[in-house]
Amino acid sequence: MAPLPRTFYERQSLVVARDLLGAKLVRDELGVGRIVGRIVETEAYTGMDDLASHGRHRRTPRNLPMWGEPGYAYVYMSRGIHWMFNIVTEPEDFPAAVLIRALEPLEGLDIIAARRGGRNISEWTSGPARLTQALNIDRTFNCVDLTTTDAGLWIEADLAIPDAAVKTGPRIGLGKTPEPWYSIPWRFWIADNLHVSR
DNA sequence: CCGAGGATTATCT
DNA sequence: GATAATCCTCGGA
Repeated sequence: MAPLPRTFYERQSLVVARDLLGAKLVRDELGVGRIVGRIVETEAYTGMDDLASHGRHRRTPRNLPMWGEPGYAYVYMSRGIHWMFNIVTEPEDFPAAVLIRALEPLEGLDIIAARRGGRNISEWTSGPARLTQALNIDRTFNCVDLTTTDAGLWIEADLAIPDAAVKTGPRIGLGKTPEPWYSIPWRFWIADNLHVSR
């Protein structure tokens, strides 16, 4: 299966976030193996008006990938300890991205188990920082092209999730973000999936 | 079961 | 200098 093409990501963040549900995130790690997870939870961040998004600022060294071409990775550190994995969306010069919040482990379960040691399987990849630990994604993936397999990280279409199985709600962890951005339902997840974050 | 607080550093005002 | 698109542990019930 080929990686999803750039045209997939060059649409509104809200549409991309919803359509990524059910797709596979594939990590081909040299010397380690192949780790695959189904995307079960996402969040959309879009435009300078979105006061919860890093794109609310002008171009800065950190958010620069969000202003670039769609289909590239935007990886940044949160709280000094956690890596967050996003995919840049919408046309160039418009700051937007989709945060991948949770995966359902499909392949490489032994590798994930070793990295997420001792916990219940539902805690392996059910959170944005948990899945970057499981897949060993860090800042070296910032700005890599996800529409090729070159970087060892890409996304493939797989399950189509019907509207009836898609749930929406406010985004998580926004702190003091003002309304309406604090409560706007730009978080998407697959209903009743065990691997969605709390 | 639930809520509080600490870890730890890049980033922006 | 304050804050952050989080996770984990611990204490109390």
